[in-house]
Amino acid sequence: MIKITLPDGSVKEFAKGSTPIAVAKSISEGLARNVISASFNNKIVESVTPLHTDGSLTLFTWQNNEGKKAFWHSSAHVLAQAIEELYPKAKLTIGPAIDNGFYYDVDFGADSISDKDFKTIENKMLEIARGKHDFSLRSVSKEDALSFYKGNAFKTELIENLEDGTITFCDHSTFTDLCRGGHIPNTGIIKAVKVLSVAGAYWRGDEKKPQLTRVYGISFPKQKELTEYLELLEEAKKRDHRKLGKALELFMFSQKVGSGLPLWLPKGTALRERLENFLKAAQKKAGYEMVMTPHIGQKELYVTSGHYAKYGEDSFQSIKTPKEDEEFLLKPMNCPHHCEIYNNSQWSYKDLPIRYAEFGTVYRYEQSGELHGLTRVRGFTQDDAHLFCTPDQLDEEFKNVIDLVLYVFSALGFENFTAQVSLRDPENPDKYIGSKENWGKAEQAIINAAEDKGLDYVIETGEAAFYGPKLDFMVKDALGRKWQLGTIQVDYNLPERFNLSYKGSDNEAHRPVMIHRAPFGSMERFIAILLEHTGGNFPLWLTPIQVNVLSLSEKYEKYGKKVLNLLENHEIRALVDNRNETIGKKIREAEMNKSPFMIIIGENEEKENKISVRKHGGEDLGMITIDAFAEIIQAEINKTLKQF
RNA sequence: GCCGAUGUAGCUCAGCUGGCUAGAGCAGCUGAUUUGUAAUCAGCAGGUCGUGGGUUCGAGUCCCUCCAUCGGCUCCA
Repeated sequence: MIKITLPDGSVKEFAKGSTPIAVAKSISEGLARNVISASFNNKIVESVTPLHTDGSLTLFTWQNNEGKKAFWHSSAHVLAQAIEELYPKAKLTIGPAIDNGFYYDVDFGADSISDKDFKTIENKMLEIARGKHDFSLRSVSKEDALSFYKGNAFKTELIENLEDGTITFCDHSTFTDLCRGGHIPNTGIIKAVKVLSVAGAYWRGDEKKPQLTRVYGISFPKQKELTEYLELLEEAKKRDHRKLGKALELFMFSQKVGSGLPLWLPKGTALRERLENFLKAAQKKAGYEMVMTPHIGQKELYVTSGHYAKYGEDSFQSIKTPKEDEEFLLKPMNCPHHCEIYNNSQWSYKDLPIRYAEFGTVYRYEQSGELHGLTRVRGFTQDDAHLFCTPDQLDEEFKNVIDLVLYVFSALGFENFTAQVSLRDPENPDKYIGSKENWGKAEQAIINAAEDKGLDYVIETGEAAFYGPKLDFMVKDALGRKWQLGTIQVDYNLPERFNLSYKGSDNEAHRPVMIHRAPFGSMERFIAILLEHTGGNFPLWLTPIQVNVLSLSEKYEKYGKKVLNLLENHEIRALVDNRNETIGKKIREAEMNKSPFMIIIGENEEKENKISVRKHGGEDLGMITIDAFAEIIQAEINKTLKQF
């Protein structure tokens, strides 16, 4: 018998081999139905063994993450069995649970699979699941493990890297997989499965290693949950910025202009300018000065900065001139240009910090497969700035930049961002330039600032830029993909390469430290993510058209013009819809265009010199005066837009 | 760049296993209607079926090339 501390605190004895569900049943019949897995002392297990004597039990239900992981990890095993049975020549590699579902990387050899095969795989998986096969973990020796996987170079490589004595296999039905464990009790709990997509994926994430076929899937304990999940995906797709951008006439792409080169339409341009002006105002208060630099620079400039050697000629767009040995590159980043501006004057420590800001458009030749709507393009505008300061000023400057980024995010309603401290990868020192000492200083400065500002941050090693560590502000898109928006980077390297200096109080020349920063990241990506977060319902201060004035019939054209004039006097952006259409149709169109406010004018309004106001979504504010309406608008704007 | 999928009217889509003049809704144009909170009615016009080649008596449909887009991988200054 084994003593177990139950989640309610009571201690009970159970027979060896009892399943978590049996244990749960002893607490409550109702609870047991929700249990899909359990852990003892934080280790997920399939059944109670003597190891768990006096252990405390945590029950995993579908509602918590550990439960989902166990469920999807187990589903990956079922997927692997289905693939093995349907494609006997396929070699299995790895198959973990992910945030939404699971995948298995398979080497199909000469075979290939496509979405036409999904149904067959799903049916096979369900057939296996219905067998209610128990998952059970067993230890195997390294020798036995290697002989089991003879002919499978991938599994062999994995096993070679494991210590003898720590290797476990997981069995269910006739299927066995190399596995660390963490499963649901049996396959029968899996009631609904969907194979979502296939993709190429390199073995161990290395482009030079063989490419495998990654099969993505998701599964649920109930069919209804699968249906709901798929509906949720459909809903998310409606918020896709590419779709909304087209519908709201913000931007477009043209095959003739070229891929990855967005064209901004009038409404999108107006929105973008408003964003730029918003940031310019805040930056002015924070002591920034605007500069402008050309769209090209001599190749030598980027050789000096180190970017050319780092990224290679394929990443740049070159411009040849009639002069034989002259070559320009389309500007891939603004920093070298700003360094040259800094070098134009001589500086005293009393002048620093110097802060140069520019909405600088840059061009990078991204690989074709990496292009993605507005979030990954070949020509984009950074809300860039470079701060040159003394080493003593670094901490404070860095913190000030954090304040600016947080201000920008709050004015635009981004609450669900993650701060990510990106440090160098200690195992690959060759990837970075600059001295070890400076890297250490820079990394510490970033962590200090993040701590000081009370940011909830995560540390990612190996994610730093090649010239310095950074603090990135990551936001997810509609489908849960993470994108970097704001970024703040410390750089000791460029000041060195461009020989930047200032005169210190000791009358000696000193090297300034440089901060690169972009609160939006890029205008393109920021607007894309903002579109997906708001579903096109932008904050009122930002939205292109704040009010649509809808006339009941063409008879009210004159009054419509008068209303429009008064609104414009209040600096409200409005337009009049005076077409010969029904009011129902005009409202419908304004709703679909995400108009925040609709004003309806007809006989009654004209007589009383008032307007009827309808909010986006249907709320009726009744008949009011234009002055009263202007106050409502202003109050709404003040809710999100604060002064920096 | 790699793996898989897709490309038909301005937009969203139909067109089954190759077979008469390629369809629909919305948008557009013309006319009627002059409207009270999410689509008024009627008529008209609009397409070298992404590009180039091939197979076939015949290709939107089958095969190949290229281009673009989508989902991933790699990359992301």
